[in-house]
Amino acid sequence: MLEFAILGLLHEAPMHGYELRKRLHELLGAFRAFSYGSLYPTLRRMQRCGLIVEEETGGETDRTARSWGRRARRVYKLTGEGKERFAAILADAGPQTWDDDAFGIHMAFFSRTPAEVRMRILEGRRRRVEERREGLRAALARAGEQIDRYTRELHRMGLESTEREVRWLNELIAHEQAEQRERSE
Amino acid sequence: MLEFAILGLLHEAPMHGYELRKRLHELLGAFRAFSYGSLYPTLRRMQRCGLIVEEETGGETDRTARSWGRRARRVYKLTGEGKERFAAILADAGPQTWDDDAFGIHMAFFSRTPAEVRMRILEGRRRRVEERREGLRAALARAGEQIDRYTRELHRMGLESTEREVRWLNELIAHEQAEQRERSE
DNA sequence: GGCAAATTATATCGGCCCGATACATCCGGT
DNA sequence: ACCGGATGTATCGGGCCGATATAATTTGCC
Repeated sequence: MLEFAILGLLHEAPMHGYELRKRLHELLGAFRAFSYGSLYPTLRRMQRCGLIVEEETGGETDRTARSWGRRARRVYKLTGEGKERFAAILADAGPQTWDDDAFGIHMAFFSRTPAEVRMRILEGRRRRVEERREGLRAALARAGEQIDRYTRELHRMGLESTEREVRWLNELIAHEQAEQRERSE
Repeated sequence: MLEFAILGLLHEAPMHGYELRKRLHELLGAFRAFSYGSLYPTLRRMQRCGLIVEEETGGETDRTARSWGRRARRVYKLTGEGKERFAAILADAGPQTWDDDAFGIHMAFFSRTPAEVRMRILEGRRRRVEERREGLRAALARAGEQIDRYTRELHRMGLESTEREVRWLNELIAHEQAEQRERSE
């Protein structure tokens, strides 16, 4: 997931780790916060795999101006392979795209995602959330009254959240369909 | 976290891994699903640490009846140390207890948690969620109209969820306070 | 009675990610 | 002149996941 997000952000501009993390925060709105303990090793791995390369700025393009020498910053940029990889993930709508984390990140890049892939991700996510909702409904019904008060409260809250998310997804899907109809006119 | 949950469940009765996982599902209502890839290694580790021991049933107490010999089941039960550990975690209300996963699991054991610890966990969680909420509000305000439609939709949904959770927590806290007042009368 | 499918049951492996921790620099305020 | 807070990179141990393998037992069906 982190790899995917990094790939997406580096499409905007070359960046170093610290900046990447801030943009990551903005993009994902703190609903998902990657730590440096993931970020830096991931950057390393991606470099090793040839998805990104370290930019060798002689010093003149350094955004912070006053760049004289003391620069411990590693600025990374995408390689062709990195771009391909990003496009490949964007085109994917498999089951892994509907779990909590992955879904949010995929959605953050929806404007660059093909319309029919967006649709399949949205629908897959809805199915996934509906399953969770049914599980919670069953648990609440099964346990009835004799269940622990706090556990029931927890399940009630979970059920409400899933119900809201399904409604939200329905609206998004409807919007997508409307757009599709417009396009085909 | 898994360790905590296992400790809590084994207080009810000795159990083997598979059963433990089912009870885990019931308890957490699929808002959190631990995999076998976590469960079995954790069980091992806990045994190594002396928190649980493998029950050496000669065969007669095997719940499935018809137990003649072919039993590949490892039934675990708590040790004194295990019980102490559980009590220690129950009595804790530190920052780690307010992140998403931990909070839910702690709450699932609230009926065995001291009232003032419950209170501190609830309030800590509220503070945590409020922070997230403010982050999302800021992001939405900052970006205004020029932000990507999908990202905004994601943030909007996140904001709504955090607002609801804060309201929910307020109710729970009010309920706790009412109980506290009752008790002190 | 017999066979396939689902359930019960345990286990390992590679890999992602987190929290804690450690450094070092640069800038603004006092 | 100094200090705190942001900037910036990095590692380590550990928790958890998904995929995968294996095998016995139960259940459903013909």
